[in-house]
Amino acid sequence: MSPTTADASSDVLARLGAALERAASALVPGEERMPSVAFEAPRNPDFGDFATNLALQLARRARRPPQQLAAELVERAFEEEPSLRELIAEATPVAGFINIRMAPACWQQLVAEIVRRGRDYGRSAPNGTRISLEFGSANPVGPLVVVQGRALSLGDSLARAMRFCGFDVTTEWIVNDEGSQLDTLARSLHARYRRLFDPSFPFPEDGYPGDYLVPIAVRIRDEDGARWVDAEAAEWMPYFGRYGRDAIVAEQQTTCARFGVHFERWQSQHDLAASGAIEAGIAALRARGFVYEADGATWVRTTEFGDDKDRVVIRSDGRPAYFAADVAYHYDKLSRADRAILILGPDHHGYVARLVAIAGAFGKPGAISALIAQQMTLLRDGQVVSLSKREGNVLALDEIVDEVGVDAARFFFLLLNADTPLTFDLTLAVEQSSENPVYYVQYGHARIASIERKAPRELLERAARGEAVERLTEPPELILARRLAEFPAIVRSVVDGLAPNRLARYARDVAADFHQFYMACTVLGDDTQLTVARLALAHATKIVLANALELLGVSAPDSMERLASDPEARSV
RNA sequence: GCGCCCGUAGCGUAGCUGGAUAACGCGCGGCCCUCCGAAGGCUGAGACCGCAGGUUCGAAUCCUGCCGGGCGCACCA
Repeated sequence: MSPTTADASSDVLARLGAALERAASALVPGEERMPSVAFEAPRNPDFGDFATNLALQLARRARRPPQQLAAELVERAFEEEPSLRELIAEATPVAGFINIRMAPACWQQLVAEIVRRGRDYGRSAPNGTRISLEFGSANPVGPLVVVQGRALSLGDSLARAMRFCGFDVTTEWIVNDEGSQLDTLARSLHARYRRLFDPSFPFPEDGYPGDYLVPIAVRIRDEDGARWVDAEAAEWMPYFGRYGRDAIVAEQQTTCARFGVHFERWQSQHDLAASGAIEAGIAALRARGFVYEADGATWVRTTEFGDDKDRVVIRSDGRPAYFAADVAYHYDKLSRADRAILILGPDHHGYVARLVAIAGAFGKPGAISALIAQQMTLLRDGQVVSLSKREGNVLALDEIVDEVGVDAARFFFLLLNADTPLTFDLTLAVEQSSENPVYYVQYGHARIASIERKAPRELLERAARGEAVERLTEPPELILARRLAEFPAIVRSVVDGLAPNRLARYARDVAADFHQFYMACTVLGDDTQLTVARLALAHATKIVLANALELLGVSAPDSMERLASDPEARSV
């Protein structure tokens, strides 16, 4: 069942719901609270636009057959609220359900409303809730890879959808620049640097393979010459670590920007630790009684909040454990946001419980939630592409974008639920790009733009005012209008369920309904009024498609020609 | 051993805050361009929703136990 409480129909449904509730309390007296009346869209269109199972729920208490009860509820509700008869075509009791079919006037008015509101259709006013959304974060030791592309797509779309729904969102990226991996980076970069002077200089066994450090090493040589060749490790280690981190973070930022993703905060873990946030976070937990000492270490009682085992924050050698950074960062996040959401890679799902527990320990249960972006498998020429970092044949996100383009990549990543492992067939995406679902949706948008280019300006203006919408009476027209009505509820469900894939599928549904309408109904015809009405419907569709694509981070082109040649040209 | 995720048509998936004939794409079989863009539309075949119990008027959906696949279980980051 898709959640189809449409904007235009919602006030109608609200009034009907209230009337049904009054009818129910009159027909089924009792102390117990009445179940609230919920409407849903039946999947079978024969059952109407909406249905409610109120009678089924009340049947037992009323000790009456649901079908009979449903019939009486309907009759009584219309007596309570006679004005509903104009906007509701039918309210029929069937098998205990009450099936409701809206009058065409309901959908016609919706089209006029969408056209008048324009790109604000579906948008909610600011609600004052602050959300911290962390995603994508990769260690600053190498280029972003495909898995991060998935997390970036998910996180960015969620951020867009949340803002559209009125949330105050801060997107954050944590730069994990503490610990041994930064040392490894420093040694790897230093080796690249030394090899510029002496090609036989050994590369560390546990160093980061791949050539991406070479240009950075060259830059250091250009700036400092041979200054670091004979330097002591204690001298060059911090320099190469910091230099490498900065250079790689800058590259990661470039990749994100190219991918259409913007972060408000790039939080260095090193800076966070230096600011005393770790001590502050632990102190807060201690004040609430969830910190204790054992075996020379300092622990947090995360088991109190559903974790498998308690976690060490300060190790017996006095250094903070990695978990301390989580405590610090989330203490910080929850001081400036009501809710913190993070999207993690598949290898981190073991951390979710302890992260969620932090919120509980801070006295804000439920304030932290985590979503796992499941793993991806890449296929090229029917072969699985190995993504092992060890072997150095990582496939950078930039390379994927080069191959298939940002639009196709993002849409592809978003089409599946985050929980579902994803197989991305690069060969298919490149060679048969015309069959990629993203083009189907974009084509719908381009088709409408094309119609509007051909339409007389005067008729477009009348359509933009929502004139003549009462001429929309054909089934394909009403089906499309009803689909457009779902948009606000779909965006809300994306936010509630942290599931941007619903938006991607919805966009496809809209495009499908439009293509069918387009085939069945000529927009630019001899009947001026009808043309105006259909232009209004087409324009409303264009608005919804543009909004949906925008929330997905995919472009909404007015013409497909340019796009078609683009990835082709680059892939050669 | 413990925990998390996944098991729905040949393939890939949606539906999972319980509802009426299980949906979409690809693939396979038929059709539709004197007509606003065929990157489109119409139509056919194809599923005992992993298995077995339970809760319910009603279960793909909730609970329990199995089976199969993936991943994680450090005073590492």
